Amino acid sequence: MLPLDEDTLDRTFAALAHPARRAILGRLARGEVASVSDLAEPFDMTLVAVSRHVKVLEDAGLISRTKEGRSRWCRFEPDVIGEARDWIETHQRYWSAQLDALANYLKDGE
Amino acid sequence: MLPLDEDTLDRTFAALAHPARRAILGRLARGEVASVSDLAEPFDMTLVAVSRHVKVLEDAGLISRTKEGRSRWCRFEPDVIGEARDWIETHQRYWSAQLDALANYLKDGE
DNA sequence: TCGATACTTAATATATATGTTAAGTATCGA
DNA sequence: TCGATACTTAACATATATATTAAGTATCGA
Repeated sequence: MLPLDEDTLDRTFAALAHPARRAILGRLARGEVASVSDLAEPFDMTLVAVSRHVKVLEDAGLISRTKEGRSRWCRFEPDVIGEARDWIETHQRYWSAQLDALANYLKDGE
Repeated sequence: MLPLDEDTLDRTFAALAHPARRAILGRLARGEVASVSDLAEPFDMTLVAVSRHVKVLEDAGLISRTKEGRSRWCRFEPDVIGEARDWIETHQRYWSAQLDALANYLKDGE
């Protein structure tokens, strides 16, 4: 499993906390490789604003960008979101284990 | 599956973006039912600050509180974090499907 | 080379987040 | 009833987030 360091989790969850960034990530997760302008098109927001949302996603490691001519092609990077999912799953497992322990306790108490 | 409305996801991911809140949630996910003072104890932070972190978690629906005498007992609520996990899993699945489609395309092109 | 394109960076405004201390409320226990 | 306990709310300071417009940089295409 990946390191799951706190700063990465901070940046990842913070990046996922904005609906525009989730929408952008959603497009890229479908396999699309899109320029910043492409990504900006559906939004009622300036290109500058979208460009910064894209940078937040990139800084979190959720996407990568490659410059080609005037365009920056953005693509989904699957590793980091897996870390966020791992964090959640781990804690859901703690919770399940606790429920199981409680069930056993109640059963033994019969 | 639950509704997955945008505002809930905003609040949930934002709540998970702070290390103190993840630590608090982690404790509660292990089955502990703790007062605000209990939760504040390990932190180098005032009780007021912790009290507000707890409120952020409660407003997101990640935990619940019941008042009993002077104490507020906090407990983990497992539903909302499942919504966050669902969002991530759905997008990971889109990505996997895209990879599969690419593999098929390459195979057919042989 | 020169104007259009696809951005990023700078400057700015405003809102939200995160912390503090001080003060308020409700409950307990003597 | 009165002081201690377990908070929350208010007031405040500061940092970060999110948006804007204006200006800068790099590249393309005629």
